[in-house]
Amino acid sequence: MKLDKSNFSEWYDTVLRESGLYDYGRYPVKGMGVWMPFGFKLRRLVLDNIVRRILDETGHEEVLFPVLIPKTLLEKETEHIRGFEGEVYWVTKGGHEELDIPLALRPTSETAISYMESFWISSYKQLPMKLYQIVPVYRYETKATRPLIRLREVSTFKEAHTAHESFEDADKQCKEAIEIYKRIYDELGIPYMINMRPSWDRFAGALYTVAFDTVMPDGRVLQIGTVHHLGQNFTIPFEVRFQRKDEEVDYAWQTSYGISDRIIAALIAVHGDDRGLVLPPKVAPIQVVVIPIPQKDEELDKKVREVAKEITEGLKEKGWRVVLDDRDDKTPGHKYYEWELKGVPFRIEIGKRELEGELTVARRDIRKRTKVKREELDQKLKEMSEEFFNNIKEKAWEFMRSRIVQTDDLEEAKELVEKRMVVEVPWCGRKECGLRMDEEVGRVLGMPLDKDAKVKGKRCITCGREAKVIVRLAKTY
RNA sequence: GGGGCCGUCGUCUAGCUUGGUAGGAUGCCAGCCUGGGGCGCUGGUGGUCCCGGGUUCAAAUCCCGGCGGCCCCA
Repeated sequence: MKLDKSNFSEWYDTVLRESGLYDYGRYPVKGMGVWMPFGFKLRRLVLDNIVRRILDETGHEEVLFPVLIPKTLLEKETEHIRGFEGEVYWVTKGGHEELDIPLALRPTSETAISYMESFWISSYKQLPMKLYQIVPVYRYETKATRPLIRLREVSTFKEAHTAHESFEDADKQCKEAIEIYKRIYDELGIPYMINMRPSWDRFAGALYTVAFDTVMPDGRVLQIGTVHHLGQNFTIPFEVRFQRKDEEVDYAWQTSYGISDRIIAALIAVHGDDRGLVLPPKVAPIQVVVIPIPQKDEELDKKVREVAKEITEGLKEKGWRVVLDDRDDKTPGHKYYEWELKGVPFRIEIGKRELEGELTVARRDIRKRTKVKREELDQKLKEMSEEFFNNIKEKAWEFMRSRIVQTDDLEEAKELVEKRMVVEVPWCGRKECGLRMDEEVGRVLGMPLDKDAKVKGKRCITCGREAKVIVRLAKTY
């Protein structure tokens, strides 16, 4: 099997399946795939070790809402339903009977949650209320679907929903959400831009939307997280009212923020190489593989296997996720390729040489071997895990930075977007010009929040008026 | 939303133009042989030729419809 990451589309599809992560394109429903055992483990480690841990640490509580939402609820907030109506799956029958009220497979849960919050919230003392759930959501995508990137069944949707006493509190919550997402993506070594989406590209029903975007190996931008200030847009129609300390009754202020399967898509895409996956040790389902090198001499061979087993058990006791590959119908070289495809960070080779001297540990990211004393193995692996992670993280950030460029010229901007670069250009801030850029140059990602976006003395690239801010443009998924 | 390409054992693919026995590689299984980067040999396994309909004595091949995948443009 040959892998070539420069042909990203093919690389991505092949790696997903061949590494045993996700089987896509064979299940007979468009836009729906199957998490295989190895992929499920990775997904669970990312969710449990990173996403859930950080949300729990920051005072969020996990809940679980039904997948079905009655039409009447979904339609309560008019702007919201307008944004989604074209892509909702409807359950209209139960057995042979037509349902009185059609039930939607949730495309997102703002309406369901607001409905219940109207019962739960009555006093400022209950606020803020910070809930989240990790559930599948359904969207009848009309564009081409792609595994983990554009699905009709988004199998993993982490959606947080918070309610607050005031606009300012909700605003502060959005800032917290941004910090949380920084932590999550930093822990995975996934680089990101933070962009304030333009008014015409907000979440349906939001006052503003902030997005996390990353750059995929082919230069296209992938949105990997969003944060919305919902104002009172849902609490008014759903009558989520509470009494303030000053005894006035007000509608609560909400935010919502989500991360989907794309977190895994990005993880795979930004770190992988021509041999397959490269997984950060923290989330790798298998962190270490031990491979005994068979020996002609029977006595020696037995000894090698014994030591391999001891090393494996020793690491297990120390808490490492480790596998002993003692299959004897495969040659060591064959095994190397297999485990490299699966992104196992460390490989310990144990043969004749290791019986006398030090152990051989191979690192997946740089594909180099080092010698490690047996008694120092646990400690060294810890150190190497850190170096490993820092290395792949830095490489990923370097790549993303190299794809972001600036220009003040419309034609040049077009060319750069055509070359799959993210282009930063001065903008007057008027919607008219923004839409024109959207149409003629590239998708408007919005105003950068990860750097100073104010500009002075520059002209808008479309109309020539004085520019107010920088906006980012790119090809997107 | 518009345009294009494609669908054949698990995977990659030949065959389709000109209708007539579905062939290879890889994988998988068994045995032998090997073993520090995909070893080799022998044998075996595996195909509703995406689905439905039509034309025909005969369809993987031609025609129509559908489903699914990929690419480009908006």
